[in-house]
Amino acid sequence: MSKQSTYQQIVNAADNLFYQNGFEHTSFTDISNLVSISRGNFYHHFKTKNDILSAVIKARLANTQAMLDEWQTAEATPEGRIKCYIHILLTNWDKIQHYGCPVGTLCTELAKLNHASKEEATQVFTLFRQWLKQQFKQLGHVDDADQLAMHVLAWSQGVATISSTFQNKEFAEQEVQKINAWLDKLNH
Amino acid sequence: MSKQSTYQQIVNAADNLFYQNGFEHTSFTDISNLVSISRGNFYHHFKTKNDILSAVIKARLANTQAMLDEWQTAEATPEGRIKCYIHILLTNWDKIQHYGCPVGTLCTELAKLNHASKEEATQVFTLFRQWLKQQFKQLGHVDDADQLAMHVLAWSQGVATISSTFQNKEFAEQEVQKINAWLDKLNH
DNA sequence: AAATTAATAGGACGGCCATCCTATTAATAA
DNA sequence: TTATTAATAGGATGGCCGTCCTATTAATTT
Repeated sequence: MSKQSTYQQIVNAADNLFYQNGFEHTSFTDISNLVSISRGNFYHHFKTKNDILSAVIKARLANTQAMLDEWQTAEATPEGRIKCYIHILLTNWDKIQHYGCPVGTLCTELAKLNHASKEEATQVFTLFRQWLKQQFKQLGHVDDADQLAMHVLAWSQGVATISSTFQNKEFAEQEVQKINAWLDKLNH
Repeated sequence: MSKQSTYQQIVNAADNLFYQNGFEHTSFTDISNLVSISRGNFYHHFKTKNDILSAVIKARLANTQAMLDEWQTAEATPEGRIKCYIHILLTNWDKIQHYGCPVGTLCTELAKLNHASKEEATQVFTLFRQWLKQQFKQLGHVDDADQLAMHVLAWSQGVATISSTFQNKEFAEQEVQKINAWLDKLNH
């Protein structure tokens, strides 16, 4: 693995810190400490904190799209693809347990801050929403594809928040089973 | 309506500001401006910001308990009571639309801040959880009462987050219908 | 009425933060 | 090789924040 550019290192560090400690609670000092560069050097790459946030969101959008594309080719059926989405709750459990859903928690924080980038952050949700909608359409649920996509989105949000708050992995596993059964039943 | 004590005014103002703008984003100046008292006077009532947070959480616990008690007497059946809980999503839609679920968003924020009061905040969820569990037990679901309570909790969290993020009341209404149908079916 | 306590006001302090500025070094282009 | 640009370092600035301190006024008690 070759060394990343300073720019990429900053974005990665900010990405993790925003996720783990929140956007507002993360300072320039925190990021520069993690990347081991000086605070002054920072401003050669990003003019403002909001610029970093935008870069982080753009990176998340790209990563999300890449993941969806991968699922699209790796899984033969729409059911299988939707189950990939459902399963990330357990795959990323260690992080979700501590910090919740990276998409939902950022959207919620930016909404409360009334931050200029809040719509930008929502785009990550939109990516999942449209992709899920497409899968449900392919399953023949043409009329309510979007509603079903939103349902799955809300399901994962709720389970992430509650199982994280109560530190309860068992509940997350039970809910994954439930939603998988629901999905199977949907396609009888 | 008689005038509230300064103490109560501070707690109420802090409660609203913590909900609307987040705990960290709310400053002493914000609160004292809203209550129209000086910053100095503040410290006669609360020594630290954490003390205010604790007082706000205690107030929320009391208000929640009062609401649950009211439902308990107002509604004759456990189904009716659970539907009261489900319905607050629509009752409080105007606020949820802008600021999400007051319980979930505070728990999430305090978890990211690794704040000393995060467990205290979770207690509000626990109040709902145990109350819902009791209702499901009375419906005859003795073995999985807690799991069902958690399911309803997660449902409301997810719908609040997603419908708020997408500013979509219609989706919230659809989901309320769905969960009501699920509840009816559960009791065949 | 006098003494004591509660409530309020507002300035002061030290810390952290985002941002800016300038100087120095490394890399690249001419 | 020289000129120019990119990258880095670190101090300076001004603002806000939580907290503290002291003085003044209102309320209560003796």
